[in-house]
Amino acid sequence: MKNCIQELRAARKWSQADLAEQLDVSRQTVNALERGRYDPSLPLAFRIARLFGVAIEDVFQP
Amino acid sequence: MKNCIQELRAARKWSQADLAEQLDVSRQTVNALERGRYDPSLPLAFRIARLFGVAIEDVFQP
DNA sequence: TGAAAATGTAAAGCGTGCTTGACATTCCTG
DNA sequence: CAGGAATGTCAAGCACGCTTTACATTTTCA
Repeated sequence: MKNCIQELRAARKWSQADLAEQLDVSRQTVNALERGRYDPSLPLAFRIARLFGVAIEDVFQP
Repeated sequence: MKNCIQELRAARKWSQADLAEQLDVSRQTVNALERGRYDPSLPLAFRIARLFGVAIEDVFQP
């Protein structure tokens, strides 16, 4: 499952640590998600989409 | 995280076993999801929404 | 250039998502 | 009413999501 978290984050000029704090996860989790090491849980996927103001389907692509 | 899997399934007159087969998960998983015992993985959430022809946000509510 | 910030990675540990197998209960319907 | 279908639930087991701690590498910029 691909995602464009890095692009959305970069567009806002946030560091991985900035994003992690807003999502209430660790910086390593943000890094792992951006690098495609694993998929987020559904609740985290909701928080991510909500933070960026887009639909889940706009952030993640199967 | 709430969901309306049961309503979507019932509207199609599918049994939990029917749905499980189409989603490629066990019947117990469908039952657990409908009863809110846990949330699905993101890939499974995508399969569920896609099967019902709706957005993930229409099936699951934080 | 050199120091600080940002990013990448690893290991160990905990909780959860999903499995199979089995069994109990409830619901249909012939 | 009887018997099968559908649903609910439990237990054991495996893989993954996320954590903390720690350290290496890359990037940025004064």
